[in-house]
Amino acid sequence: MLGALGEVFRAHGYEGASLALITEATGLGKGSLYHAFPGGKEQMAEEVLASIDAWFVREIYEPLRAAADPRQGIAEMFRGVDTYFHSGRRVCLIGVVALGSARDLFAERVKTYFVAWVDALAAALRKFGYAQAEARHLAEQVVLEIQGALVLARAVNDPKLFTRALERSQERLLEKQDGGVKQRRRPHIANR
Amino acid sequence: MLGALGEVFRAHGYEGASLALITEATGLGKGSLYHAFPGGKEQMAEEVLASIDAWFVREIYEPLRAAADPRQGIAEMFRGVDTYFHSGRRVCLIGVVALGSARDLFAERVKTYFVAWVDALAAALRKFGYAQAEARHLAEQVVLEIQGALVLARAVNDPKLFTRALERSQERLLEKQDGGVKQRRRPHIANR
DNA sequence: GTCTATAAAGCGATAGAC
DNA sequence: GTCTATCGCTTTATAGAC
Repeated sequence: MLGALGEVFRAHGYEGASLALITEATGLGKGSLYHAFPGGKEQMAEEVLASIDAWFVREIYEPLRAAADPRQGIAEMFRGVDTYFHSGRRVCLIGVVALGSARDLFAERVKTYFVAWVDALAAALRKFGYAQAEARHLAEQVVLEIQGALVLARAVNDPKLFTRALERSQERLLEKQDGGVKQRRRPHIANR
Repeated sequence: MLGALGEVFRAHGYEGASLALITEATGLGKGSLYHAFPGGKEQMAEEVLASIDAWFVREIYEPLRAAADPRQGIAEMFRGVDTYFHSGRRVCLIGVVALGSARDLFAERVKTYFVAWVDALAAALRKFGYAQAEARHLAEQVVLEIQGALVLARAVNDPKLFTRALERSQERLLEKQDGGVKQRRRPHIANR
């Protein structure tokens, strides 16, 4: 249900997703929709964004933090991201909203989605051996690359560009075996 | 004129930019607008996109190709980009369109904008000393980073994130002095 | 809960006076 | 070239039958 709604917003943006398109995609009449979402379209989008946010927290951010081996946790993040975005054929609704004019309506949700992502990844990178400041910059960099790859892949209509970007991003992150020596903050005791 | 139009599309997206908003921003009534753009809103957006494309070709891509010193040309590209995007406070209209539902209408323009950018940057990087394949990948990577940085900076409402990303991107590109030795294809004879 | 009918407003676009 | 008035149509949202 929220899934079908999300696909409509993804395909047409917040303003472009008319109730006519929504009824068509969900198979529900306006009456049913307004029964489920008294707040109308804005509430629909809000709940869709919330469910996406929750999905990422549950499936990506928390495993990333909980992973005993940060290297493996990060690898799983990239796998999860590749799956979620259908290897570059699916766009990021949060990113779409962030760029659109509906951004102000959902500013808080959009912000926390990205902040939580950067935080979780930075935590994993610290565990991997990077110093705090570098971990933050790298995490920011990776999230930004994913968003940019989605934009560019869609713009030139080449999903493989996304997959390639993910691979390069992951390689660059993990190329230091078990953390860079000079950036290392403290010995990491997991996986032993 | 096209500039004012562009800002409306940037702020509200293609579908969100109503003729009411456009008349307000341009100070022209609908009559005047349809006199100038018989094709209506679609033509307005098309001409705006074309003018942006032309601006980048003239101010960014061509100087990048023409620069005798590729290092300097690339540095000027980053400066131009930072200026154009108001140091992260201004969004990329082509990227906005690429993600939105109007993408199909302007698919050709959107694609050539990015392809031309990657091509021009890859040419400069080859001149700088990178091998062809690596130059292409790096160019793609840089353009993608710029788009991603715009998305993320806007999402978390922190323009400095954009500036930081540009700096890191440029540093990584130019860290090999006068081109990486092993990637070098042939001696470069410019600047002598 | 789901539907149809309908309201009120906004949309892109056109016509025609000036 | 710029304006106002207006046309159809679509929009979000509501009302009320079932």
